[in-house]
Amino acid sequence: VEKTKYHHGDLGQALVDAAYELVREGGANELSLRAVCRKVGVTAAAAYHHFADREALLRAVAGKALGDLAAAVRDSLARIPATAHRRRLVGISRAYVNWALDEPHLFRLALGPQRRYPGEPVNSEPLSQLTDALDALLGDGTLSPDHRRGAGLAIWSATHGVASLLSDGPLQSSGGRAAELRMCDLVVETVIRGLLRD
Amino acid sequence: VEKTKYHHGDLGQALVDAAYELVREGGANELSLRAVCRKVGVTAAAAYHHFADREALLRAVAGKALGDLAAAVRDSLARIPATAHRRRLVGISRAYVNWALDEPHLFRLALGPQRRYPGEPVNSEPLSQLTDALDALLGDGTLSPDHRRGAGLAIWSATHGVASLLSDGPLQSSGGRAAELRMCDLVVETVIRGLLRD
DNA sequence: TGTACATCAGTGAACGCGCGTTCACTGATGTAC
DNA sequence: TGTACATCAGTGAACGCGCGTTCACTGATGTAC
Repeated sequence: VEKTKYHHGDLGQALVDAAYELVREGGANELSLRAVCRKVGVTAAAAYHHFADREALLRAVAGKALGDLAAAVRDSLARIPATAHRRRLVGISRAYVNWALDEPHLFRLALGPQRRYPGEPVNSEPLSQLTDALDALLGDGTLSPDHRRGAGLAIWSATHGVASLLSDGPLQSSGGRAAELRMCDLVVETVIRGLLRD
Repeated sequence: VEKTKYHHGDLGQALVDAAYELVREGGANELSLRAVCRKVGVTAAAAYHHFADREALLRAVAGKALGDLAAAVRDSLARIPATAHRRRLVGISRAYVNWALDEPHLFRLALGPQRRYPGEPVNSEPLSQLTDALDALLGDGTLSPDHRRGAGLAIWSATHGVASLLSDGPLQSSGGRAAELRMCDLVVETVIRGLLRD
């Protein structure tokens, strides 16, 4: 993108990117529209050609953040054999927790208090990744059909719980990444054990 | 407390109470020192005789909120026979989730991003309630000692996860309280099953 | 291909706002004699 | 019991600030003829 242009080219995207970076560093609460525009090198009023207000920009950033979490999970799955169903399940949790620990502010924005409209397009990729992995476990007979129904929620809850407690919450900075991932494993293994065929 | 007094009596406590109520209604982000003082009927500057700054007041409110969660759990336990170990465990989760759903803003303040000093007095009552319940399960031979170590974290994570996802998060307003509590049960039952399994 | 003109995406100045915090002050309280 | 005085917990005014948003504007872009 050329610097000398009066018209920016894709200011909307540039604002989202800058805002994303600022949220990453300081959290959504500290995010000001003016700071974002300053960072992009543009007048504050210019933002209003692309977003209705500050909230709308924040919504866009939240969407991007959620997409990035999904991508992190996807990348991690790509490195685990498609047949290793159980390892894939654990891999999802680990990637989720890892991302939450790497990017606590983005994590809060994406999965904390929701800022969606009534008319809400939810990015359901994280959940569908889980769903697929569980269906695989079901398919090979490891997972009891009785437990399939609530399995997604159980694993998601447990994973989200460790992630929150460790990244931001009362268990913050609990002994380094290795220890944290061990906690993650421990929790998700317990849940999986509870889902297996008896 | 008399209204006509120049000196308030216990302004510190009154500020915490007012702030608590305002957070309850609007969340910690919207909380302003000035609004708290207005509510109490006192000049903004007066607050500085009791709290170093806005953050210090918020810390006090967070402490009170955490205490209230612990009390809710305690009350719920009081209504479940001391010998019904497993029901007591489920009861803890339900009370936790119920409180999170009743008071999403207070829940976020107490268990979301921590605002403690380096020199940190953590209220550990929620965790110790869990610990006691698990020890009971261990004592009567239901829970395998192998699983005792990670059991607290597993249940706390799962419980905290459902609570967050439902109260504030992407699963917000998922079909009414009864359905939400069923989800809670489902999740925690899965974890318990995983803890009991050999 | 060249020109007129509508549209679009910026500018820059201004608005009003409520906020956190500070300061010198004063009224009330309680203690020592 | 009464009074002097230090201490404490308020007041009220002021500070500087950055913010979100609006407005009339203007420079650049692209399309119709």
